[in-house]
Amino acid sequence: MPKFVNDLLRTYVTKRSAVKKRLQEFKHVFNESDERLFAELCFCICTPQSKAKSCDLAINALLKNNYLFTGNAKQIRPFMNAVRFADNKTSYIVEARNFFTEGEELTIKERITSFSDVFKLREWLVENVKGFGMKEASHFLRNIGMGDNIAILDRHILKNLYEYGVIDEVPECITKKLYLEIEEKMRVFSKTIGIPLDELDLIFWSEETGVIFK
DNA sequence: ATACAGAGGTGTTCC
DNA sequence: TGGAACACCTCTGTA
Repeated sequence: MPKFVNDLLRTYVTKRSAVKKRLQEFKHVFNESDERLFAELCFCICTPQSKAKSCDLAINALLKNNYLFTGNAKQIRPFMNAVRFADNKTSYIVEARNFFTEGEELTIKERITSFSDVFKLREWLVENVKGFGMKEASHFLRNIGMGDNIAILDRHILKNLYEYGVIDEVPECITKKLYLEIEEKMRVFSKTIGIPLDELDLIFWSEETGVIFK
């Protein structure tokens, strides 16, 4: 069923302040510790085809017992039961920890800030973090407050873009090239209707899931 | 109770 | 070499 921009703008009026508040919280994450950033990275490794809430619970449990930073795959795995593809994602978490550890220290912020723009940074994340494609790399960047000018093209967002006529169809599979094309279309759409890209994502997502989460 | 759709996709392989 | 096809794999909510 097609949707109308007027309804979207009406929704925006009611949700705008909550959305802006949530985005501000994401901005603050970047000023926190490397451990906090790593926890967010692991959350994003977990989310594909899984429930965001289940992933959040799993990561919080792993933070509480410190296994996220010190546990091996065998120790981490039991906390991932509610996460889909748990064996794979457990491996990805351990690999990511190794990748971002220099000596005994996690160094994420330092390596992230060395990039001139967010698009190059995203490319680098896609190439170096197993479990990160374009969507999850974007998700991570948004969740640490760097998502101003990028789109998180998951099934909900694509469905909405289709329903608002921004794209002609919801693609079966999405290549990097197609991702960038659709992202640009969403960017133009957001500018046209006057809802910032990052706010539009949260509006769409909350429309589909009923909540503003992460 | 049993069935079934849906969960913020990505890695690997093969051509 | 860019891109299809397939593998990964299980919990949860709803009818």
